[in-house]
Amino acid sequence: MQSDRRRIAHIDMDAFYASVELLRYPELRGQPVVIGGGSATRPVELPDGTRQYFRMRDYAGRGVVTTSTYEARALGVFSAMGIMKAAQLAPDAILLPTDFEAYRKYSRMFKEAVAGIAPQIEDRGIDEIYVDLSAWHDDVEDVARRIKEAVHAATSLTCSIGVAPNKMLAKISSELDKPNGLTILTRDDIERRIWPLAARKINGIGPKAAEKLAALGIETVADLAQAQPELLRAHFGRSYSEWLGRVAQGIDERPVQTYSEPKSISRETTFERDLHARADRARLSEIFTALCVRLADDLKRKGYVGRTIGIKLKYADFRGVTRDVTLPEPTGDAAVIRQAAGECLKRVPLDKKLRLLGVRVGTLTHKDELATAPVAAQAELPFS
DNA sequence: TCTGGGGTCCTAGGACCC
DNA sequence: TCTGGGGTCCTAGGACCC
Repeated sequence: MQSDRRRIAHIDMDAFYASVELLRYPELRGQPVVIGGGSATRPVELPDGTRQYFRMRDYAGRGVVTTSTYEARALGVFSAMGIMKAAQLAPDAILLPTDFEAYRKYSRMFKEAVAGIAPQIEDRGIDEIYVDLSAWHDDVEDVARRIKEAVHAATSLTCSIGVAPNKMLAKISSELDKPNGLTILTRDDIERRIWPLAARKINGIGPKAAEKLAALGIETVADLAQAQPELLRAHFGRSYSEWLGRVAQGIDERPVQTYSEPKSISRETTFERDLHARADRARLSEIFTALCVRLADDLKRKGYVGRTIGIKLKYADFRGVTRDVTLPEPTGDAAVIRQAAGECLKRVPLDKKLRLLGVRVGTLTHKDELATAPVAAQAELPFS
């Protein structure tokens, strides 16, 4: 496939979690609604059949906004913002608990609806996918409209689609006309539609890189496209600077990957209040063990075992450290994970209060591919 | 009482091996 | 007797994404 002839769609569900909640609570449509609370923020069904909703101003805790409706965004409330901070901007907005089970269900429904039309799908998380439409002879706008209709028929939800010659441009395009948008972008549109955008809009340029670019006077994609390669090279290293140069020109050859094996599986939790390794030893130990048990459950359910056991912790000052250890044999056993993770924990300073603890298993293999232990192993031992 | 939880990829140094 | 040179594995940290 000649690379410029590719037709890649990026499909992004509109305000996904919030939109799923609005299906359940249709009377909230048109209001600022924020998703991200714990179970304490669940609406209360009153005897008269109405519901009493939790207001942002009544929230106390360490949660963050996972999604908000467009009405809430208009008040300045965005994903990843602390709920306490968001409550100052929108004290009367309604806060709902996150219900991942429901979102996963709708995620499956939307992906199946797309797969019914175009099966070359790359999963990019719960609410977005890439689809390779290169083989389609039909008009791509037509195909994209059919996909939108199929998604809506299956879920009652809207999505936004960008179609472009590669994934990076498709991803940006799907945002250009949100919500319920459809943008078809060709090479000839790059200068007019992509170059004026902030460099930060490119997937892979995050807050740190954007800040460094701004310090060099590079704000937009056009600035980046016209930057001297030597300047970028001097500030970002060879690999990343060359990538910056390519994406600014709209070049991205990554294929749509219809399958990938997981590399690691983890569980972590932020405590309701900061805990101290000594003063709160029993509580910490309890939480630590529970994380290992949940992780072992995840591994079992997904059919994996892993050799690298790691921990992650965050101190009250938000600095984080990780430690890991690689075992001779893979495991999926909670007690083995707990033991190895406990050894990792001993290698970390525990003089300050902690706010988060996590456990991870990496270097995964499929459980059923596990080689059986050699029967004669004992006979091979020297001096036995 | 700012700042979740689940991931991926990259870099870089040291160990170890041939 | 101015110190090769690859290759892989392990570990730690960090940027980034949804």
